[in-house]
Amino acid sequence: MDTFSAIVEPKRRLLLEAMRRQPCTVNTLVEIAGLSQPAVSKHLKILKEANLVVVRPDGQKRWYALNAQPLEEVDHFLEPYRQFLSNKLDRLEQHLNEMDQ
Amino acid sequence: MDTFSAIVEPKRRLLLEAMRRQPCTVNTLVEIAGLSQPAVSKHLKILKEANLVVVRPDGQKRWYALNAQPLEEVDHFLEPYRQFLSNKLDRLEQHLNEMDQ
DNA sequence: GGGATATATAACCATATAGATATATTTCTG
DNA sequence: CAGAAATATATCTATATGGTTATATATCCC
Repeated sequence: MDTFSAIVEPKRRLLLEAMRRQPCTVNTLVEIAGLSQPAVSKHLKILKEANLVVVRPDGQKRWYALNAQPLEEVDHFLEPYRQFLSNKLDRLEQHLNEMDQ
Repeated sequence: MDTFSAIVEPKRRLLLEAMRRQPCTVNTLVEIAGLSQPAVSKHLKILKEANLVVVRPDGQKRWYALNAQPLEEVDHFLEPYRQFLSNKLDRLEQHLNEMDQ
């Protein structure tokens, strides 16, 4: 599963958002997502295959934690489009580009 | 069609990449994508619904041009994850955040 | 050991998606 | 006006996706 496919699903983005704050167990994420436990486990499997989460077993619990590194791929995709955007980061980068010249 | 769904499809990212350089006609994009013409028209329809392209009719031709603005949504999604990344932009932003304090 | 708890997997279903081919529509050109 | 060219739409098909319920597996606790 590639990064783009992994983050296109709104519930998975929600799960990532939750784990951004702190590692979570499956049951916690079930409550947050409002889905059945198997559905959440399925999403987590996809996130794990995309390397967006890492798991630490702890007895019968599993702590799922964010690994944001693959999101760099998305960031790199956006890169060449930033010149068409007008947000803060874009202006920052433009400034940097000007400095580079 | 939301922005994420629009850009998850690799062929659509390829089409966006082509239009990033210059507006293109459908036939040109057919050659670039290596798909049937109806398939490309379908992708373009999706990109148009996502507001990622704009069309300018020109006789029997249609010039499709990039509109990168909706990509800001993706950029905003990435925003809170940047602190977990380690690329150039991230360091830039951290620098900015430090300045803000 | 045995029941409760936490999670994963299997099986199934409905819907969405991406592609193809066939055809319609519009515009150009001789 | 007639045929060619450019694009859009209709229809169909195969596969992927996201959800469910049922069940398996592993661990905790009395």
